[in-house]
Amino acid sequence: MKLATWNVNSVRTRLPRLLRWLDAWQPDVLCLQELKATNENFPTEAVREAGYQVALHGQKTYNGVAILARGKLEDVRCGLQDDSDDAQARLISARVRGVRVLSAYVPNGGQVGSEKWHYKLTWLQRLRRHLERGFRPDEPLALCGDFNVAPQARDVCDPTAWETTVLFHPEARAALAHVADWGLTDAFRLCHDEAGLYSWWDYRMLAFPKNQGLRIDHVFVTAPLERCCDAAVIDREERKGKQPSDHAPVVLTLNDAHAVRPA
DNA sequence: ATGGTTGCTTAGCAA
Repeated sequence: MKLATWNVNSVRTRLPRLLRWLDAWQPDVLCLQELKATNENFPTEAVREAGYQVALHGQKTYNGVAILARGKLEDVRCGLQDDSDDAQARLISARVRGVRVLSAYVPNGGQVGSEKWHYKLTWLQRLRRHLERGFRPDEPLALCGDFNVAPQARDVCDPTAWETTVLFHPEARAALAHVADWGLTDAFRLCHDEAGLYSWWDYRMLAFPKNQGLRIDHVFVTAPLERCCDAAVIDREERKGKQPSDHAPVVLTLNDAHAVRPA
């Protein structure tokens, strides 16, 4: 099974690229973030014609997440499903081919110390609670998305400069690590050790041609899936050309060993 | 300490 995640930064602007990318990569599942579209505005017909079912949690102007799949999306759940009255559409999950898939758009956090920063840290804490209440670390589960946090120094072009910002601040890294401590592994790091592999580059300052990026888009997997990770790649070609998203897709290839039950 | 760019919505916000 080929499982991918991509912050498209407006699904309507990116639709031609999205359709080309689906055709070229043929993923079984694609998690999308930053739709910047309501469910009504989402190009559902075009995506269906490309052969994908859609689970949607849209919002006007900002945020919005989705899961596209070749095959049935079951038990769809929207939001963090806790007590807080949160209008921001940042999480959706569904079961696909026996795998629980979550598409998450973690808050950026604005400036360290700001109200948005505290919302980001709280949101990650709430995500951990959501995992604890809704799922089990021994089930096949993939938590995918734009986490707006680079886990380690090797995931950042200039760690010293970035550690004072929301994307690589020690507190943000600790909050993400606490989510992973529930029972998740960074699937990309099962396949690659080297530094300098990024998934996001600022639109400004020629960040992409200079490869001044960060690896903030991730696929986290539970133990049953960790055993069957065959490959992980960042499609940095997708960041090139006219009207790219500022994020590149991340693609994980899984064999179906998790589906094999002992006799 | 700003600025640089993109997208949504229409001058300002969010990233």
